[in-house]
Parts: sequence; C-alpha cells; structure tokens
Amino acid sequence: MASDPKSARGGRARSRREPGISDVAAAAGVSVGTVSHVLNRPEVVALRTRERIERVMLELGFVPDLSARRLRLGMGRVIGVQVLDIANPFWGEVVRGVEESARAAGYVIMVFSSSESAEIEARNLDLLRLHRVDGLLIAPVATDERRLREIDARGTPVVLLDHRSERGRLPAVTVDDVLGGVMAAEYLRGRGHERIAFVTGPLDIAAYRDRRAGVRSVLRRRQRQCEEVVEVRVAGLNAREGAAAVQRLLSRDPRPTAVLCANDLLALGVLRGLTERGVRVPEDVSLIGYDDLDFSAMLSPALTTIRQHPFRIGQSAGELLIARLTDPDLSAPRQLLFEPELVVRASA
Amino acid sequence: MASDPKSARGGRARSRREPGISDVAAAAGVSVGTVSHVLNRPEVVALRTRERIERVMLELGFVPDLSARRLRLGMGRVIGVQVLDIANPFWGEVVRGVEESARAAGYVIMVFSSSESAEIEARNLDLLRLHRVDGLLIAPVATDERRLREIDARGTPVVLLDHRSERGRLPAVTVDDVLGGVMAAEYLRGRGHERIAFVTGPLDIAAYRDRRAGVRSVLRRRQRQCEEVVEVRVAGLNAREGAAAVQRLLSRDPRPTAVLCANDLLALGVLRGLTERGVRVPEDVSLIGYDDLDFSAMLSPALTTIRQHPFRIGQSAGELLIARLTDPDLSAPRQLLFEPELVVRASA
DNA sequence: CCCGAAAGTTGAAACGTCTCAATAGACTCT
DNA sequence: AGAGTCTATTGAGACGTTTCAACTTTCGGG
Repeated sequence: MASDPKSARGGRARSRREPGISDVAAAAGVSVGTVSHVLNRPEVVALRTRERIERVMLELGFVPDLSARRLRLGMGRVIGVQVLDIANPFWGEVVRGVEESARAAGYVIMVFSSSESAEIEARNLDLLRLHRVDGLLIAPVATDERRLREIDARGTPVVLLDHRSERGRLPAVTVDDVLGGVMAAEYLRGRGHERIAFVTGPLDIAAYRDRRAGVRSVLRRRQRQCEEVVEVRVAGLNAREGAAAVQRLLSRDPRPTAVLCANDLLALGVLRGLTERGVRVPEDVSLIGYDDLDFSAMLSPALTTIRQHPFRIGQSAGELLIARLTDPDLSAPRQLLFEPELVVRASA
Repeated sequence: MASDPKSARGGRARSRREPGISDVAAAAGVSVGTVSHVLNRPEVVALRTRERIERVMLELGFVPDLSARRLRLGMGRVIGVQVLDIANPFWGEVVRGVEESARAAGYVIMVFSSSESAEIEARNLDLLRLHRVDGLLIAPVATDERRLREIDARGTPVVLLDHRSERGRLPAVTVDDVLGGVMAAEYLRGRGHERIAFVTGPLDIAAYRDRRAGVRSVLRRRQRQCEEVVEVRVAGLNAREGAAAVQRLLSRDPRPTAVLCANDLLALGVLRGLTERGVRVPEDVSLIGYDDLDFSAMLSPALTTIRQHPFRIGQSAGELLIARLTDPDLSAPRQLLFEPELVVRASA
C-alpha cells in the first residue's frame, strides 16, 4: 500500500485530483469553514481574508463540487426534462426555452425523450429518481398522472409540459388544444368540407386527444349525418408515419375531402404521400397541420396550420418550476394557458 | 430546537426524506456494508440475506442516491452534451442518438445548446465542470480546442461532435464536410454554373469551414477567373437568417447563378426570401442545402442537398465516449469519419 | 482595568454511499 | 480437538460540502 500503482498507468492523464475546499483552506492558511463561507456568505468573512482566499481559489483553479453540495443540502440545481420527441423541432424549441430559463437561474437540465413510449418514460422516471433531480418538467405519455403526482408529493416538484393536468392538480403550461382543433375544423367547415379525416398519434397524450375533441365538437354541433370525422391512428408523430398513413387515408370510402393532422411533421409526411400518389393538394384534398414549424410556410403548397410558441412554453414552464423550487410553499398549482392561432396558407 | 418547525409547514408535501441505505439496513437487521454489497457485489452476500434485503428495499421504495455514489466513486454516470442549436432537427437527431447510446449503458445526459455563441459555450463548460460530468460530447464553437484538450487531460474524456480535431488530438465523430462541399460544387459546375454563392455562419465552426473549403477547392481547380465563390456570412444557421441573407445575395453584381447553403435551415430561409422577391428556383437561381432534413424533399422546389446521418453520429459518438469511460486507458484517440451523400432534387 | 458585545474564525458533525481490513462462524482435515 | 480454510458479515473512514455552536480576538465604555 506504500506505492500507488494507479499513478503509474496512463502517463500524465487523470493525474491530480481536482482541488477541494480543503486544499484551498490549506493553501490560504485558514479553516475549511472559512472557505465555505466565502462561497456562501461572503459578507461574514473579513475583507482581507476573503481576498486572500479568492486569490488562492483562482491559482488552484478551484471549482466547488455541486454534487457534494447536493448531498449536504438536498438540492443540486438540476432539473429533469422529458419531451415526446427531441428530434421534432417543436420540442427542440421547447427544450431551448427551458434551457434558457434554467441558465438564467443557474440551473442545468437533464434531457430525456420518450419517443411517446410509456416504457421508455417509466425507465426515464427511474433514472430521474436515481439522480435526485430537484424538479421535473415533463410531457407525459402515460395516461394517468398518478405517478407524477406521487413524485410531486414526495418532494420533487413537477410541472406538466404541453399537457393539462387532470382537474388541475399539477401545475401545467399548455396551449389550448381544444381551441386549436375547433379553429381548424371551423375553418374547414366554413369552406364546405363535410368529410374530414383526423390523423393522430396515441390518444394517451392529452394534446392530441384535445385537438381531436375540438375537431369533433365542431362537426358534431351540426346535426347532419354526413359530417363525420374519419380517424387514422399512427404510431409516432413524424413524417415517416404520416407518409405511411396515406394508404389508409385514401382507402376510405367515401374518401375524405380534407385531412387534419395532429402536427406539422405528420402533415409533411401526408403531403409527401399524397403527392407521390398524384393526389393534388388542395384541389383534391385540403390539408391542415399543427405547430407552424419553420418549414411549413415553404412547403408546396404552403401549409395551413395552427401556430404555437414552443419556446415560450418551455421558458414559462421552466420559470414556473424554478419559482416552485425557490419558494416551496407556493400557493395553488398554477395553470398557464396559451392561445393558438390559425395560419391560413395554400394547403386548405 | 425541540419542535421541528419544518414539519409543520406545507402540510404533507415533502414530508419524509427518501430512505437511504441505512434505513434499509436497520429494517433488515443487517449492517450498511451488507446492503451496499447487495447493490454492488450481490454474489458475495448469502442468498437468504440478499433476498431479505431486496424485499425490504422494495417495501421501503429504496432507490440509491447516485450523486452520493458519485462523491465516493468519482463517477456519476452522467455525460454532458453540447450542440450548436437544439432547435435544429439535425442536432435534435444527434441528441436522440446520444441519448440512445447513453441509455443503453445506463448513462444520462445533461444537454446544452450554445446557439453558436462562444460566451454561452464558455458558461456551459463552467456548468459542466461544476457538475463534474463523467465525459463530454461537444460540437465546439470556440476556434481553438485548447480548453477542451485541457478538460480531457484533467480527467474528463471529451469526444468532438461533428467537428474534426486539430491534428486528431481528440477523438471525434465527423462527416467528411470537405467532401460534401466538393460534391455540391462539382455538381453545380457540371451543370455549368460559374458564379456561385456560399451562405454560411461563423467560420470558427469547423464544419462550415470545411464545407467552404470543399466548395472552393473545386472552383479554384479551374483556372478561369470568372469562376468565383461569393461569400455571405450570417449570424446563425436558421431560416430567419437565411431569409435575411437574400437581400445581400441579390445585390451582388453580377448576380450569382447558384446558391449553396451551409445547412438546410439556411436554404429554407433563402428559398423563402427568393420566392418572396419573385426570383424563381431553379430557373433563375439554383439552390443546394446541406443535411437533408425531413422536410427538404417536400419544399417547392424539392431541395437538392447533402445527406448526413445525425442519429448515427450521435450514437457513435456516445458509444465512443462510453468506451473511453469504461476503459480509461484506451489506445489512441479515435476518429470516426462518415461519408456524405449528394441527393439531387429539383432545386438545382 | 475589566466587562460585554461585536466580529471573525474554527472544528466537528452530517449528507448517503463504497471499500477494505477485520471479525465471526461453519466446515474440513489431520 | 486443534489448526486451517472458506464464507458472510461488520464497522469505520473517506468522498467534498455546509452549518452551527463554540471559541478567540478586538474594541468601546464604564
């Protein structure tokens, strides 16, 4: 045990361990308590000592170890984020918004993507628990939010992302998806469409369920039997699935005159599929998406869609969560509801 | 100090602290050492004891605290990731790939986006250091990689993402961007274009620099003076900046006959800008992008572009990093180079 | 010159885990 | 029965912080 074998292997790499608070203390001729104070309560330590210690910190390249601090304090300035699909620009913007608000408050984010799979979500939640994140921002896949409420009650504040809470029991930042669905459907109805298809993903996800509900409510308001919503369910809300759905869409008889997609990626795929089969948009079939992603205006035809503001959603959710973290006994769970906006272009 | 004021406030929330290894030990009538063993070296503990302990763990809902473990072990199964722009689907896919490989190995990712800003990057690196991540996957903004090499040498393995290392001193996963530039330029030259514009972002970023180098090498190979690369620099590689660049693009005299963009988002913006001004693509100006994002095939006109495989980049980089983490004294820094692919569509 | 208060500093305990040397028990062999 | 081997278990110390009560020093006032 006299000679250390580890220092021999690997040459110079991984040589000296990072300096800790006690190395600083030693070098500055002071106790660890004092060093810790200059970190956390600088005002209690004498100016001269403080300056000396700060100088030493710089020289040694000292950086405090947050995970040691977390162990002591029970908070580590990390928030977990789970989105439905990190490769979708909508969620990318949401994450960017979260990161922004997190950075502003000195927090850091741990990111997960569930790919809309409940199993992956469950595993991710386990990981989040293992790492004891301070708070959680999540676009849930699982139908019931019991587990999330449990996590919240156990001391890890949860804020729902783009998903309203059952009876508002958890704070949430949402866009009014029912209204979005209504807007799209009313627009189509106003243009005389009576047989409308709705292409969506798993209905476990509240956002898609709400959009559908909005669409249906409009069409059901009229009594006539011929107004009907044809529903096509796909596995994931991406362009590939959209293209695959076209087959099923066209085989319906009578064929829908308009297609409403639960998001723009899906609409993109549908558009590709339709075009490949020689079906013209909007002459033969009208098409409406949801999200108004960057590219949507430049498709051919330009996509009519419902605009949201994902960056703001992420940012507000982040701020809401951080507010709860900062002041644990904050009033009632807050719900933030943004309004969607119909953007009419050429496709419908 | 006899009565605890904290337990009063907030009602039931945040009540009992999470059970630790010692709670399990107490409940199972065994020492903490033994409990720790069933976690890390199950084979050394007697079957009966082990089962009993496992049962207790389940009952108590015990989950080990990884950040305490990190403190002891110096490794916490967290890897940091920094991309250039999380809202760009290219990087979204990269992150998805990283997450995939991380999950497979029981790691978790901490995500940052630099927005191509060197200051943000520097701040993010500080945060990463504070949190003592085990390894780092980064698409660097800063020109020189000294700081990264330093981090690597100090014991936090670094793998470069979509960025080749100076003289191959750091492991990297890259696509051959020079080749991509060559392919695009040769294609244009083959179609008779002689005055080509290249729209790009900050040239600190190696990928863009390489793409430009490839383009230039092709055009310079011919001696004729009239072959020239017109360069337009923008602040960020997104659609908005692309649209803004069009103004400058068209004011050049003589006007370029073809425009090459450093990525598809930029091309999207350029396309929008050109269309708005009544310039037809490809009749008046040819346009080529880079990345082949999902939507690129569906633009009007469909975008000719260079295809990459971001998911694979992310995944391979993740695997490479985790291999280094698992076996610290791994041979030489490895470079992984993917080949790009020209996808010819209508825009050029 | 002594007292008390104010200002600075200290040392130890605690957070939850891992590891290692030490111990205890059971079994085998002579 | 004693010595020697295994197998299971234990307890203490360490990882890098924070915090708090206790201590020392300084200083003003009586």
